[in-house]
Amino acid sequence: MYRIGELAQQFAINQDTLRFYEKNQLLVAKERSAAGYRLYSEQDKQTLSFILRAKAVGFSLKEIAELLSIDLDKANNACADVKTLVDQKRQEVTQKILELQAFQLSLQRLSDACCGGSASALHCTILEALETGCSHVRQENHHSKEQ
Amino acid sequence: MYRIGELAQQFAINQDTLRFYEKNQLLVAKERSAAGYRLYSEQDKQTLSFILRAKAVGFSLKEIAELLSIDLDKANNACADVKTLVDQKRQEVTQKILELQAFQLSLQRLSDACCGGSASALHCTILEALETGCSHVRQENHHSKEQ
DNA sequence: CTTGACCCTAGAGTTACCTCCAAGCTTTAT
DNA sequence: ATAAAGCTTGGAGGTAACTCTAGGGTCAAG
Repeated sequence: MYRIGELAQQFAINQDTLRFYEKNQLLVAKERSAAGYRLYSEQDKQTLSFILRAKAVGFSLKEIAELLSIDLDKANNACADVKTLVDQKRQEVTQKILELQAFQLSLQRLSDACCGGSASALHCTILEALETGCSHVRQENHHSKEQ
Repeated sequence: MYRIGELAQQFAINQDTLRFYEKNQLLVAKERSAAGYRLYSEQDKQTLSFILRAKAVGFSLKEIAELLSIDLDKANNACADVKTLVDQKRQEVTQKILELQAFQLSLQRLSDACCGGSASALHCTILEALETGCSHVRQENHHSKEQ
């Protein structure tokens, strides 16, 4: 069992962030000490790890909550529903990876083209590299996700 | 030359977003019509495409502005500086891709393990899949980037 | 020559995600 | 037994990235 300060430190985040996550039902400490201190289990630690990883790869807290809710009321979710939701997220992730790889390639190209010396960057523009190199990246899907 | 409405429509974004980008020096229309209407060139369109792509893969507007500024005052940037900045971004992107791939694997595992039928999801929890499958994902670096 | 679609600016409002503050208990070390 | 460090709550404040509103010009069609 970890107290809020310990857990926050382990993940290098703010205690307030953990309280915020609790308020928003992302990570609720199931136990409290006699004095009312939050007590986090190993399971909570895993959940937090998941939340932070999902956040790092661009999911909103709302989406993460949705994924976590599968676990919370698992008995009420039909397996097919779960699979559908997960597969949908999986496709989003695949898409993100493709976009990142295209972006990666652009930056690579730019870096390669760059002299790396101390001369002026006249021929080192991001846009030049991107214009020529990345026209194969589809132009739809520019409305980044939801909103 | 495109007017603001045309460009916004082409990229499925809000006109206000374009004005916002201008106010924040991300995309400034170089020309204006006699009446003061913003006129965007093909070059501007490329830039917008870049902005949206970079945003989609998780860069903040501030970071994007930094990358774009290389182009804007290119004569004042030493090539080495450019290369350093770009290579740094490239590493961030590589890191993001690795994280996404780990996440992807977790979801894949979850999907595979899921029966896909109409039974209850008792054995279909995200966390179960993640707990067992992804302990190899490093636990530092959970402080998502800057702030 | 007016109607409706389009554009302008300045500034206020919104959402997501924290982050901080005040006032007050609890626990631990001296 | 008292000070420091840690925890509690409720609520305010902050930043990023939009998004909307008000009040007003512009332009093409009928």
